[in-house]
Amino acid sequence: MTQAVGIVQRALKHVQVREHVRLLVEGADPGTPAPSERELVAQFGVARMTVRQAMDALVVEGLLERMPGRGTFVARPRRRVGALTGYTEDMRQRGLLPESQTLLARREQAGPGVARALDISPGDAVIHWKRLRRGNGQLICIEDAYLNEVLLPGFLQSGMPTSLYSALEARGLRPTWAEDSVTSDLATAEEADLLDVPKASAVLRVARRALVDQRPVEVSRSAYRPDRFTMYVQLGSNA
Amino acid sequence: MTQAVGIVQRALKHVQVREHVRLLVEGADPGTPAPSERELVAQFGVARMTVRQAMDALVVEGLLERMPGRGTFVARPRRRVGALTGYTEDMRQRGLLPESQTLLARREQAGPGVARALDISPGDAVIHWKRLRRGNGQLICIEDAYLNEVLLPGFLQSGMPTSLYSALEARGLRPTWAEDSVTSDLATAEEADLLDVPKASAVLRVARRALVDQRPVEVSRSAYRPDRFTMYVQLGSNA
DNA sequence: TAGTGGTCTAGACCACGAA
DNA sequence: TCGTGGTCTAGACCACTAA
Repeated sequence: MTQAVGIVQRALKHVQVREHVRLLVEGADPGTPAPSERELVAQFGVARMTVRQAMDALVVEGLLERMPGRGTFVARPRRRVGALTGYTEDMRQRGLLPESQTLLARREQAGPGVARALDISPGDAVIHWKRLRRGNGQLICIEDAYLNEVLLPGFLQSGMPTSLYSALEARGLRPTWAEDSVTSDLATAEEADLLDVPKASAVLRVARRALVDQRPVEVSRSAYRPDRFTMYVQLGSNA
Repeated sequence: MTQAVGIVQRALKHVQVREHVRLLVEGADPGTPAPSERELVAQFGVARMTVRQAMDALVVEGLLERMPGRGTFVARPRRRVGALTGYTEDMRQRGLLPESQTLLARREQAGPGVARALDISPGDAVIHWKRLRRGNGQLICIEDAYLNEVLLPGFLQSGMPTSLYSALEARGLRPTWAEDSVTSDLATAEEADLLDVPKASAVLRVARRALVDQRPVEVSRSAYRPDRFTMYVQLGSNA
């Protein structure tokens, strides 16, 4: 690349060192030693503080791990904290075959609660999609979702997909983050019927509000059979 | 505290500076200026790199924000993704006064399940701590925790704290991440009695396994009153 | 122009781990 | 013992912001 020289930033030394090391260790097995700090000092003709600045960034990033007295090594990949998936992906991660049966799919006018959650005005068009969901053929949950129709023109006409999140992704609207509210409750008569559980059974209720950047795309309420579904949450940042 | 000098670590300068600044800015409104780096250099008689190391930590932590050419300021709180807190902090974040009543606190031998979760051998010593927990005086949950006794010598004798996580933090054992399993169930007779709910009420069950780096410190099972407690989970990338 | 953070130097001593 | 990362010094020049 010889073009665009004018745009190229002056190459900061710690960035040079950082990217050099990144190329060296990226994809390497956890435990592989990285060059020692003093090696890099010699190699780049730079002060040790500069090398440390470069390595610090990679450590914070989670790529490297320091072991005092021993050296610096490729870290084992960090656990993903709070991956954001929909039901379909969640089931697949559990090794179950996801299935869905649409109970209702239509255009509606948003009520006040849904409007607030979607950050639109009451009466604006929303897509209401209610499904009975299975894993390996067994009833797992009822999901009742509302989508912002403005963001999804022609969604209902395009034939409903199995995975909402895949469909959103295809439109560049894959949620980037979400808030779940989780609680417990007794099943309603309708829920008990649909989920095929005795009346007065406990269900796990999850209300989700999913956003793309700052724009709410989906709000949903799900009722899970607790005997067949446990929600896993990973918390924390490091390690 | 003049005792236990032998245990006190040599006070690292960058830690001194960091904690000094933390006290200055903690709780301050976003945008409040922090002391400039050169001010701190003069005040503590240390090199600027040392001050930068201290400030770097607070920036990574999300407490401060640098603005080149202008200064360093209190950052607006980041959207916390999956913050890892114990009950006490959780209640405080909700604006409720946390209270606890110890139902049981004793040394026990680990059963097979607890041993596996804590990554110790069955029969090894654990601290079993069962509490009834309130928020603003109202019954919220029953928490049944097991701690690895080896990591917490003299814990039971030192007088039980209100906040387990604060106590762990004071010993350098603040959990860095945790796995929660969340489900729904009907209350047992004992739970219904303790939580003062009708029999056959639904409760929210949360099983937690909390680790410091790779070492499990705490495993617990909690049963929440769903009418007074909703669990909030934030998922996905930052923002 | 004065002050800020961003980068960088060329050393130093320490505690720790492995041989 | 030797090499590692952890800490620390006492400066320096730069680009940027605000007065």
